[in-house]
Amino acid sequence: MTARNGRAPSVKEVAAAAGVSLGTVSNVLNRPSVVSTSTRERVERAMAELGFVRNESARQLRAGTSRALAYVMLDGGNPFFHDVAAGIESAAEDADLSVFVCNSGGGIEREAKHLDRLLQQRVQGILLTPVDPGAPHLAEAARRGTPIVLVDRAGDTRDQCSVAVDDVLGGRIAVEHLLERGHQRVAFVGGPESVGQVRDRLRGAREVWAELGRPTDDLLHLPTGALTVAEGRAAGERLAGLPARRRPGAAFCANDLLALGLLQHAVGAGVHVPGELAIVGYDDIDFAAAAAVPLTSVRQPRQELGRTAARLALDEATNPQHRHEQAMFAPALVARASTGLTRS
Amino acid sequence: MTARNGRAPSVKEVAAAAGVSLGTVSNVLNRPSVVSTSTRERVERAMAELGFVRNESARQLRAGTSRALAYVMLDGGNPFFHDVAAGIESAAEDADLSVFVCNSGGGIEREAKHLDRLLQQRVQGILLTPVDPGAPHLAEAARRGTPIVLVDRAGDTRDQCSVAVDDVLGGRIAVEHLLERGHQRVAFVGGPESVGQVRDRLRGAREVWAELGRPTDDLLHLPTGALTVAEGRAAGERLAGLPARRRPGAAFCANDLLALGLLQHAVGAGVHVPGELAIVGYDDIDFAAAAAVPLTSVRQPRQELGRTAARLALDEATNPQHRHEQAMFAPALVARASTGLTRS
DNA sequence: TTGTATGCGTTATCAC
DNA sequence: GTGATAACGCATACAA
Repeated sequence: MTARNGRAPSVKEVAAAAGVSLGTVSNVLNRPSVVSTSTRERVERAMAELGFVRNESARQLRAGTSRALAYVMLDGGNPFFHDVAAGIESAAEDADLSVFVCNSGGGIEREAKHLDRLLQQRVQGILLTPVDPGAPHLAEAARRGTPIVLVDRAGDTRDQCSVAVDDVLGGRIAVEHLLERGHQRVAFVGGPESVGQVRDRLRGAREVWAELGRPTDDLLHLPTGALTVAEGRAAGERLAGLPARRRPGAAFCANDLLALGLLQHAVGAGVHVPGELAIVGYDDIDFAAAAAVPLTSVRQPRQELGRTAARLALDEATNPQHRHEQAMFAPALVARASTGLTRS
Repeated sequence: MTARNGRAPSVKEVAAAAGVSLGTVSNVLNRPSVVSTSTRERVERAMAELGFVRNESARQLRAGTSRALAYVMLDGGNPFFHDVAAGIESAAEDADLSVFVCNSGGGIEREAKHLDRLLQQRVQGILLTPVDPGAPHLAEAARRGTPIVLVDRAGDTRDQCSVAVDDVLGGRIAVEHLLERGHQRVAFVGGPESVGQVRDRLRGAREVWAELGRPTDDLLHLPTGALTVAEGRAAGERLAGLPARRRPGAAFCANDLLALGLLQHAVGAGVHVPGELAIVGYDDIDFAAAAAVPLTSVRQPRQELGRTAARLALDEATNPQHRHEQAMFAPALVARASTGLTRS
């Protein structure tokens, strides 16, 4: 029976159809208990017949704030960020909020554009994994009053919330694991160093190496141009090209995508994993466990990261006594076949 | 200098600060050419100083429609859908629209909830890969006036837009490829059959099989409970358990996740791929090409699917002469090592 | 219990 | 070139 006159029916039309006033319809919507059963039923019937749908923009304009959160992820091609997003969504669902998921793809201008749009939407909070935590448009956006929470990156300053995982520690445990398994020469595969996560993981690796008095040259850095499978494959190529004497028997990759690429190259080239090359990835995305040779990886609490970020943003948005908080999680090593957990 | 009095400044406050009327500020925003340079600069300075940000809800209320599109995907854990989403986003970006990305996770009630929310948001159009194309809430939502486009599933009826890929054809070319490579016995791995995509791919496989007069029993159906890596692994287990005489030398999986799981099991069990077991996947997600044994897969034009869906929704939303359209793409086989493209 | 009036921030129409 | 004003749909304070 929906009257498709071109525009959706409003409370006013529902009121007319039900023979009540606009205010009563609004009451049915927002405080049903205050309306008598008979009129309420009449109104509800009218809403059903007209196909009434609340107009969220009007509610929002009236309320002054939206009922949405936003997440700007760094790389839509990396499942890690989708898992973080899932965590955010679960927290948002509990609070009955929508989530805008955006993807900067590592582009600073796309990030800025998304931020701008989200500010205009008056989202309750913006969670983002920044391209560059120091970029001016972040500080600028923060001054606009919308809570901004850094995800997977600790803020440089104490004047904003952030949730991160200790990447230096992650680098340490990855290398410690390889050392425990008796490896003498290790390659760190990852780049560019402009990415904070890469820098920190490398730093952790070097710290352990130095602390144990290993020769500096035995921790080789194989830089990559990006954190992708293709770059991992290319790194494998370069690794294979090294003279056997200098070639590391183990690789620690800055993320699982690189590790998967490296693994693919190894298998294709007939290099036995972990026998001739042990591999440790980072993030523990589902595809790491699903690889032909299941990947040892440094697990980050992906969903928890998202959930916590959402909670912090929400607190900042609604709690006047909010104190900025820098949450830091600890990564954990998940040992699998790629470093010799099982024979294969 | 941003005055953080708690609420964001409005055009009215900008007008006051610049010493002009509200209408002039609006003109600066929407038709700068009609404003004199000097006043425009004065207004712009005021906006910058106050940190003015347009309120999208107010614009939207005024305009009657939002500047957003939505995509409700079926399985957030499957990269295929994220690639579709990326296609949608690229089309949306061209039209200067935002995209809400939601995930039903295969749950009919979550899908319904998302639809409801999106209707309230007055999005320009809803693209979705339905849990069940025949579910009543879809028809219900369609009657609300918001364009709904089915993605990766052809509509049962002609009264709505849809974009899909010919899954029956996809099933055919997968099996034809295996037959060309000399396989006599093939397993179809996939389920549940309540999923239309699975049904159609299986049907295509059976069609070719019958047309070529192959013994029905030689096309074995290994049903799975879901389209996941874990289920693929489990199917591998069952496959390995078959007596050698009946065991197929090739498997066609209903999607790449299953294929990846199957591959993992094979490699772990020392089954040579493709020597002892050839594998064909479906979707050609990036991880298929990145597998240890690169997977042969049936490619769907994922991004194109998304882009087309977005275009159709937008046309339906804005063009009064809109005609519903059922776009159907053709899948293509991408042959790789898992069916013996290269020695390994 | 129900009805009336006001304002949220923006845009567009009309005088000036 | 600029300013006043109405309207979008809803929620609420207040009047009846």
